[in-house]
Amino acid sequence: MKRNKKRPTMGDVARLSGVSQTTVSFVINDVPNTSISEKTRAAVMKAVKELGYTPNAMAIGLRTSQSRVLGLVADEIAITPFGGYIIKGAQDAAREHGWLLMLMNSGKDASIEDEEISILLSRQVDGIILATMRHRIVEPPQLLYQIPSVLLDCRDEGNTLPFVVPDEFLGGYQATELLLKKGHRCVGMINTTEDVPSAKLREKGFLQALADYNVPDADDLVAYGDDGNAKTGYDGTKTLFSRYEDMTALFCFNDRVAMGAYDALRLMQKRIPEDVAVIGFDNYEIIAANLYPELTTMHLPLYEMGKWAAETVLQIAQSTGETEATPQAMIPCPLVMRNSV
Amino acid sequence: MKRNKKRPTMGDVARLSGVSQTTVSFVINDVPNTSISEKTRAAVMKAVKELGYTPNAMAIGLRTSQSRVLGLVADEIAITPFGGYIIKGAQDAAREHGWLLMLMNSGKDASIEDEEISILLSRQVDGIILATMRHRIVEPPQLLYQIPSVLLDCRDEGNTLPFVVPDEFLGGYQATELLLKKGHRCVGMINTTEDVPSAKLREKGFLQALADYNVPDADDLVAYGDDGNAKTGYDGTKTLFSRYEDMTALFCFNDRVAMGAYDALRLMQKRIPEDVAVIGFDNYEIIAANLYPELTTMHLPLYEMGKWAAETVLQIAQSTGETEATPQAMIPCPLVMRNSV
DNA sequence: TCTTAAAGATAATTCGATTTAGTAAATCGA
DNA sequence: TCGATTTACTAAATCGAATTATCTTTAAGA
Repeated sequence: MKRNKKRPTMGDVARLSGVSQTTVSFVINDVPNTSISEKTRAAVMKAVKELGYTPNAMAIGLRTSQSRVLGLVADEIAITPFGGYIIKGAQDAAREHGWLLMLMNSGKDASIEDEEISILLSRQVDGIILATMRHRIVEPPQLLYQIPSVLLDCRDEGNTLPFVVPDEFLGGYQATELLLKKGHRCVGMINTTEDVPSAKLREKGFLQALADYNVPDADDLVAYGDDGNAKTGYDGTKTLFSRYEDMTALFCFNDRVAMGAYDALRLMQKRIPEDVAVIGFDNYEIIAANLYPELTTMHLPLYEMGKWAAETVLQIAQSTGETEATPQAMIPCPLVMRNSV
Repeated sequence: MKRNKKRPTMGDVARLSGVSQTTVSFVINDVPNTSISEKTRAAVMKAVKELGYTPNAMAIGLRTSQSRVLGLVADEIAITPFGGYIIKGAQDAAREHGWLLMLMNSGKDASIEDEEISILLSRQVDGIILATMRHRIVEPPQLLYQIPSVLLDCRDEGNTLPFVVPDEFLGGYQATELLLKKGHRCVGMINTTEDVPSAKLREKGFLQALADYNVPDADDLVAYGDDGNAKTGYDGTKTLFSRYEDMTALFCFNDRVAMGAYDALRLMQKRIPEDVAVIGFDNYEIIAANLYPELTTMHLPLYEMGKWAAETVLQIAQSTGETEATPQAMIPCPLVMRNSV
């Protein structure tokens, strides 16, 4: 392990190029309203290159009191399959503007969350994104109000903080609409009974679509399980077909549920999509692309939400103005066509 | 958006408690070899609480030239399902020691990687973890040698840098051994032809186990596809059964391959596990736990690797000693028993 | 030729901590 | 009682940059 010998400072550059430290700073930062001759400028740049000088972010941060770091506080997001897309989205946006991302995983313990936010605060992060996995209503820690912040995949009761969530209703609507447009008239939905906005809203979208297309509204077109796993899909499919044996299309709460539906349909000797069309939600590639036939589904725009969140915090952080409206966004869930419809 | 009014500094605390700034520092950091009376100590703490003082990490960083931040540079890790576990592991370890994690996603562009590392360097990170998804041999950027660093899920040709990888060979061996111990004698493997250590080593483990258990070594017990997806599993299963129609157990390169194998077996009217046992690799819960029957598989210890990596960088960073041996680890892949064997 | 402005560069201060080198008062040993 | 310790605390330097206030020099204008 080579120990790192002290990195060169601005002073070193100044010495080598025979100018003052101030001048070096002016050159490096292209400070407006200063005039530096081409010759000095070149000399400084040469010295910079020669020494391999890079600025010390700590010193800059101390002086300017901004860190160019964004904090991302997440409940279990990171370990959720594809939750990483949120991180990636936020990070890409941050990077584009010259910012970095600092990560914190709180689990779901509120006191840890508070602690983590205050750690980030003491690190002088310029903004915070609070992300949850599974769309829900949260009571945001007070600390968040001290600093530009955005909620991701969740919102607070009064919408006092900017937030970004997927448009679950529209997604549910469009998924159903696709089935209806393909001519299906007896379409069922398999949902979870968990109390989460995604379940409620996707179902609402489903029902609305049925209504708009004049499908005789039968409440028992929805079957429920108590979570969003394969078993729910398996059981739900059986339930629905016991109610309507001529059902020809299924809208599944998510891709895992669809996975269970596949199993049940196969057992019932129904072919997908010839006998029964199936559409999922979330676009968990690892499932959707590996099922046979590949699953048509609605894409959960995690990357896009991450990106929006980061961009928005940065915007707030950089705006000098005080009281702009709190931005909020619902990102649509685009259809991903594969072979199950 | 409330703008954050300046946060209190150590000086403010000193003023309020009527002592010098030095004393405040001593109290807060519990500096050894200093004597502070209980009274002053209490007064300082009171002022700290009253003002809600938290130290400015930038200032500390500048003064001590350590940031208490670890950098994690990953290729596509974050957006890989469960890649998040690596992040979580590293972060948990870092947190335990009072460190934070800074994230960078390079994609696989080497020049970006270099750039990101130097960004991290200029941020004075105390160590860097370079992580790849999919175990492979890398040529680590020179910059890494300037600072404590660890490779994760990859290694360099000469093993000059510390690294941590899963023990693929052992995993392959143990998976196969399980099948053999259950009495299976005609067991096949479905592998990918991609040139990655995981494929090579898992197969090696498979063959070694067969040899150790005196199963007549038939090279054509392995079927290949050109990637690690379901289709490979589907085709591979058909191939293997066309060679040996009495095959009773399958070791799949990974869980996605197993997913395809399930489909093929179902089509061939074989029951799992009664007629054919199936074991996967990776333990992608979202697949493994949602297949029917649930898939028995080898767990890819991502979390553990992340943790080991972070702990090791920190250890290196904190050791004053120069030339310790470069640590390296192969983490075993524990068996996760479900219902497919 | 003298004044003035612009160009080119710099000295000194600052950000908020840590840390070294002290000082003053209290305590101790003989 | 006097010098030596110990206790309790502080002043000032420092880390590496940004930034403000100044200072020269040179060129232009009258």
